Amino acid sequence: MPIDPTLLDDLEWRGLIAHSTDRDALREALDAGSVRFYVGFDPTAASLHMGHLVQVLTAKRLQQAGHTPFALVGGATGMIGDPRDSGERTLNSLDTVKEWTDRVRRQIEPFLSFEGPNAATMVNNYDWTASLSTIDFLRDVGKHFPVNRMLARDVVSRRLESGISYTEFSYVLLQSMDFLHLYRDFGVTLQFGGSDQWGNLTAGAELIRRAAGGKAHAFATPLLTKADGTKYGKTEGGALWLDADMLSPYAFYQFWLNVEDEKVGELLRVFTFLSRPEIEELEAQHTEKPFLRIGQRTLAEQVTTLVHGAEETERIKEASAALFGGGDLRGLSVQTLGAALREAGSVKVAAGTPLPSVVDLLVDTGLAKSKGEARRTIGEGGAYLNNDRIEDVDRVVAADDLIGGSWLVLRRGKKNFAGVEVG
RNA sequence: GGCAGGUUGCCCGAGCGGCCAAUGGGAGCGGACUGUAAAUCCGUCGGCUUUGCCUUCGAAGGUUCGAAUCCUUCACCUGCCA
Repeated sequence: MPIDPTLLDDLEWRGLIAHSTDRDALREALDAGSVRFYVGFDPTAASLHMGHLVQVLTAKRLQQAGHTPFALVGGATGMIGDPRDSGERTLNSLDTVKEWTDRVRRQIEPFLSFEGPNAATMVNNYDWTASLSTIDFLRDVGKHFPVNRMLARDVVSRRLESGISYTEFSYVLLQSMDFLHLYRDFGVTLQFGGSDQWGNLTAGAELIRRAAGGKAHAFATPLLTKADGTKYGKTEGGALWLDADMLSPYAFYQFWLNVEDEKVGELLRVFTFLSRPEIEELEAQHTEKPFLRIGQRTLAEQVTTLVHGAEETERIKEASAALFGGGDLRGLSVQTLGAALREAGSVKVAAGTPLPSVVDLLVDTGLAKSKGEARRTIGEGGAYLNNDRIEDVDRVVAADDLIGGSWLVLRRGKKNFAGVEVG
């Protein structure tokens, strides 16, 4: 597989390199041939989210440019926990970590190619860490880590006030050991990760230098933030999960569709494989006519296709068009409407009398968290049945509210839809 | 080890015996305006069988007709002195 010499320029143009070790050395290495690189994912939840997606896609970019991926799942590091500002983590059980590790592995696999001369390899750091003896660990790895420098690391120094366990304090040693292990056994010489990983990345490169006298490279992707500087990747429900069971593909699509104007270009560069001319053209159109939201539409379509596939994305686009079309819902076919509502999220309710109240349905569909909230929403004029605002808090569904004899369209606010299938 | 102070709803932070589900700000949610954007303005913001009831103010006890507010013990945190 030929090496693409424009890779590093492309990554830089996309804004994917927030920090890096010696840039000239990195370029030289990338130009010289297929570089074996690794990126790690700790199983901190049952699914990866938006932040991880940056890394997964970056790995894919590197592979497409001819380099050789080693995707690491942190079966061992997930048992320990990377220190974070919000405080000490709760340890997860071995069973939980194992299950999450498997799920994370399965989420990563579709993005990489496991065939050809630069086929990807999946590794699990549990394999070389679990059986390591404490004595060996302290002698072979620990000896290379001056505590005074560990204490000076940003995350650690911030945590000294609030407290940090020896367990989390030691995390960097494990991750560094991973890099060293992959360097020794597979000739891996490049690691990248999120910018919050920068300290861990450089620690690994340094361990390779100290323990093996080798030369390794690292770079970090930037932390993505919203236009107001706050953290990204949050929806009403929580993180922007990639798992369809934890966040519906419809909600995933809607997230990207609703991205702020000033972020569209940045996100197109980071999260799509569109070429530079394509993205620049989109940005030009977006700047000229932002209200058409061409950037957001393209972004949502591209990213949802990458994560959930083209077929699902088509269905979501049709559903979104139906629900946001502004036309009369009764003008849609029952099939179209039903399909749209199933994408948006729907519940089934047994037919019969009496039909449920709107308050109950708002709770059942998850549009409201409690009956109090449901009542409040109606009182605020934010609840709609079949696109008609509900005025009466005690409103109960009537038989002729049913569209096509079986569907109700419930809406909270401007864009939270849910379907109710009666039957 | 000694002295002083703190722990309040998602977050920050008032309250210091009844009028407290608890001031104010932020986040969130809804409305208006829009482009399913941003900004702005307005409203809302524990739960329920909702003119009332239930559960909340670090934990457990106690005083009192009545406690977030007083007392005791415990846990954790912060300053000052060793």
